[in-house]
Amino acid sequence: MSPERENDGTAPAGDGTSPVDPETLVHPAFRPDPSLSRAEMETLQRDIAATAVFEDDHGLDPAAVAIDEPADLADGLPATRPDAGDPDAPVVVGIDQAFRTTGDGSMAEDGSTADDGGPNGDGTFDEAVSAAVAVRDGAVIEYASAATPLSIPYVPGLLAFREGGPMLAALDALDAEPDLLVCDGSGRIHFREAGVATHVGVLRDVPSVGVAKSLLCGEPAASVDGRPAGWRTPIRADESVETTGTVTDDTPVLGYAFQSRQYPNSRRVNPLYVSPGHRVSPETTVDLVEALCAGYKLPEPTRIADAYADVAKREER
DNA sequence: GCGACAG
DNA sequence: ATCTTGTCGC
Repeated sequence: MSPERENDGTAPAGDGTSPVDPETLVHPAFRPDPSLSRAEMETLQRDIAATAVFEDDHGLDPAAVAIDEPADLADGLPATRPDAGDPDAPVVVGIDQAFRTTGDGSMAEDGSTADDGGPNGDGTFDEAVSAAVAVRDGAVIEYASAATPLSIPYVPGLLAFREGGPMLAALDALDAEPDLLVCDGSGRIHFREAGVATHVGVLRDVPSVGVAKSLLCGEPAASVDGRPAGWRTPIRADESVETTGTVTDDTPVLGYAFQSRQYPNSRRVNPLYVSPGHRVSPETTVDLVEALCAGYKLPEPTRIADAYADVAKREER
């Protein structure tokens, strides 16, 4: 049983608008429109941060979403097992993106290939292939993906405007109802406390957490070097976080550096930087991510979505 | 002016 | 993120 493609990826666009179904958004006005000006994007993020809930407002118990056995990604993606495990367990959806350049490469000439979204000038264009994997009680119950043309370049702090649309498109293609969204990237650990995990979580009013492999901003309370698995330390806002006036003792905890995996006597593994997206507290965010990890650096939903995105980007048409 | 900066 | 095999280190 191979992953099903719920979406043919044919993109409408042409006006810089993401092919997202407004019906699925609780806050349509917060849609990550790539055509907005930078100032408008930042204003939108401040509004989203003001709407976001960085406290526990869900019925999730880390133990209920815990995954013990890591998926075997050696020979292909894990098969969907809709009838495996507890049918009443929470549905955790991992989302990740892969990128590719598509197009017939005709009308060549200048050969300029900028990674700035829109036509590359040589007949090709870049697009994001977003993959969503729904996991329940450790078993994959559904895969869904969507291909979306990229219209703007990656700008630190504005990631949601480049990849938020693709992510939402993949969620639209998913039949399962997420009880928790695990996004690639930051949530509250963001200059305006509205990273992509927060953006997507607020848009659909679903509990969400952000899992990043590197730190966008903020300061770890302790050095993160060479820590044992399970170790964690708070990430507090620094001066780059505009919602913070002066950095003091009561500076808010934006998230945590979490050592999900570590080798006994080998090369060092960098920690994960996790933060609340929406409706989850910083502390519970770490507990949930820890429960979702099954021996590898990345939590299983993210790890599987990562593998699926890689497969989908070369199959999707 | 330089540094720093999720994917 | 992406181009990519073996290889260095513990």
